Formats: sequence, structure tokens, C-alpha cells
Amino acid sequence: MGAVPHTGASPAGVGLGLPSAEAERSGARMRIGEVAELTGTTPRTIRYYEELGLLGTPDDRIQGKHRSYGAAEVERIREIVRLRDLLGLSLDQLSQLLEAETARAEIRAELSATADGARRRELIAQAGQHIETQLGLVQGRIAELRALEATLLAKRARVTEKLVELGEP
Amino acid sequence: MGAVPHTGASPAGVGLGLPSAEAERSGARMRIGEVAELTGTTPRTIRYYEELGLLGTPDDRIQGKHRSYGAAEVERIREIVRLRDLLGLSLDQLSQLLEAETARAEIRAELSATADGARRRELIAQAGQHIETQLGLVQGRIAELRALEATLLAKRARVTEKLVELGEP
DNA sequence: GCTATTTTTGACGTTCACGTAAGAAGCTAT
DNA sequence: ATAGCTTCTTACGTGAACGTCAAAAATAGC
Repeated sequence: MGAVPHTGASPAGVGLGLPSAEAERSGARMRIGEVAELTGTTPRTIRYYEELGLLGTPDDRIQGKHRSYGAAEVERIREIVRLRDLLGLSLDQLSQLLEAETARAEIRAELSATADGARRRELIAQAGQHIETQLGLVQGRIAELRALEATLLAKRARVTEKLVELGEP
Repeated sequence: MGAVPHTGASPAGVGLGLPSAEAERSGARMRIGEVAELTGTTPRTIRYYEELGLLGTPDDRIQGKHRSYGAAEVERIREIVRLRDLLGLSLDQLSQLLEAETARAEIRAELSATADGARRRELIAQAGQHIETQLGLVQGRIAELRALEATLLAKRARVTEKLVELGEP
């Protein structure tokens, strides 16, 4: 599940202001199809994630009836996909994990609003806690894979040894 | 999917010759329930894997009508589970990967039968190739996770920095 | 030999993570 | 305003990976 066969390579519509790639770094709002392309997913997947609460309900839609996304959401979806693919987390587990991140978004809002130093510290510390959790998962998985790697290296060494015993060709 | 709720913690039947754990290292043949426990799976799963061809068809059943397993099969199942959980491979991909391993089993048989040096070399080299493939997968995944780890470490550093700016509590 | 477990073989059910199809509605460029 | 695309909602479909249930057969221990 890494190279999903998209419905179309790129939108047939010519004349869109931005080439789909630069739309991201400019502060522009994007539509779902574009975001799907940028994240290697499909519109259906994005709507599904929203339905599961992985993406905050798009109040962003005040602007119209269509969903609209910014760079932050794209980054969020990329994170979801990475965790899904690399750690094999279920979307349920992901929503648990990202609860903290969701809170973090709200935290950012509160951060720029408050000047209370103690409160700022508290909020940032929470963000750190969230990162720590993810780090733990990732590093744990790396450790497991390293162990597997070690057994494979040992196997390979035994094979090589046997080959030497039999003499090089 | 790591801690599967088993139907029962341990068999109610008392008086089994071996405590389920030592049955493995002795050359004893085991039954499906026992193997399931040893591998953290269920009988259903094992039968399913057999159905998919992940485990060689149990000709081992010559002995009776019930399936019977030895230490080698237990190891094989453990490998399947590891690859499934750590790499998130589908059972379909796994059967591809393990084709080589399956061949390896036959190779072992042929190995102990032939004395032809050249042939031996060839067979062992094939085994090495198989191990190499798995190593590639594992190391690739490790690299991806390391990249993710790096970004998380960077995030953490930024958070820590901010905390310092705000002064230690 | 009898009884209590366990296994076997179907076959249907289930959950997850989307895919797909359909009709209506919304944008966009001309 | 209109054509041509994209998106919306709703709803049913799907494949993977098992779970579950039932009836019959096999095994184990006494």
C-alpha cells in the first residue's frame, strides 16, 4: 500500500492558478483532489479520515460547500499516512495517538493568544509529551527491527561461511 | 494485533506429558492448539495460513488425521508473524517472500542427499539470496523509521529550546 | 472401552479501510 | 449564462484476515 493507483494522474483542468505543487507552500487553500495527490491518497480516503475524526471537522467550509485545506492539513495527512504505513497502526490507534496532536492545534491557538508565561510553558510541555510518545513508538519499532536484522545478519554469516568452506568459484 | 484474546489461557486438560514450552525443544510433535499458543496465534489462523500456502501442505499428517507440527514449523510461523507485524506485509506478499524459504526447505533436503560440491554451492548461494532479500526489506524499513525519528527529534529539540527560553520551573 | 478434550471441515459472519457508482450541487473559465 | 469539470452525499460493494458456530471425527487419559 504505497503506490496506490490513482483515478487520474493529474487534473485535466488546465488554467488552475498554481501547478499543484506550489499551491502548498503559498498560503493558498486547496481542494480535496489536490490534497489527495499531494499526500498520495484519494479524496475518498481523506473524507474517510475526516469521518473518523482524524482530521478536525472542516469548519473551514464556511467559505463554501466544498472542503478546503491548507498546508497544515496536508502535513497532518502526511503524518497520518507515515504512521499508518511505517508503524502499521490502525486508524483507531492513530486517532488515539493524534488526540494529543489535535489538542496541540488548539494549544497553538491559545498560545498566540495568551501572554501568561506559566501557561505558555505548560502548553509547550504538553506538546513535548506528545512528541515523546511518538518517539517511543518509533524507537521501539526500530529496536524490534534491529533485532530481526541481527538474526538475519547471523544467518547470512553462516551461509557465507559455508560458501567459503566449499571454496570460492 | 499483538495481544490477541485467546479462547482460553491454557488447556484445561491436566496430565499432558510436556508443559507446552518444553515440547518445542524436544523433538516432539505438537498439535495445533499448542502451536497456536507458542506462536501467539489461534488454530484458525494457522489453518488459514496453511490454506494460503504459507505453510507447506501438512503431509505430516500421514501419522493421523490431525495436523502435527515440529519445531521447524513453529519457527516458520513465528517468522511469518514477525514479518507480518513488524513490516506490515500482507499475507500475499509474505507468500511471495517465503517462496524462497519454502524452496530452502527442499534445498536442505537435497543438500543432505547430494555430495556434489558445485551443486551444494549453488543451493547455499540461493539461500543467501533469500536472506539478502529479507535483509533489504528490514533495513529499508529501518532507514525510513530513522528518518521519521530524526524529524521527531528535531521537533523535540525545538520544544525543549522554547522551554528553556521561558526559563526552567 | 469410555469419557472428556481437541481437532476437523465446512460455511457463514465480521471488522477495517477504503473502492465504486449515482445523482445532485458547486466552481471555474469563457 | 453555459459548458465542463470537481466535489458532495449516500449507499452499497470489496478484499484481507481472521472469528465463530455446528456437527462429526479423532485422541488422550483413566
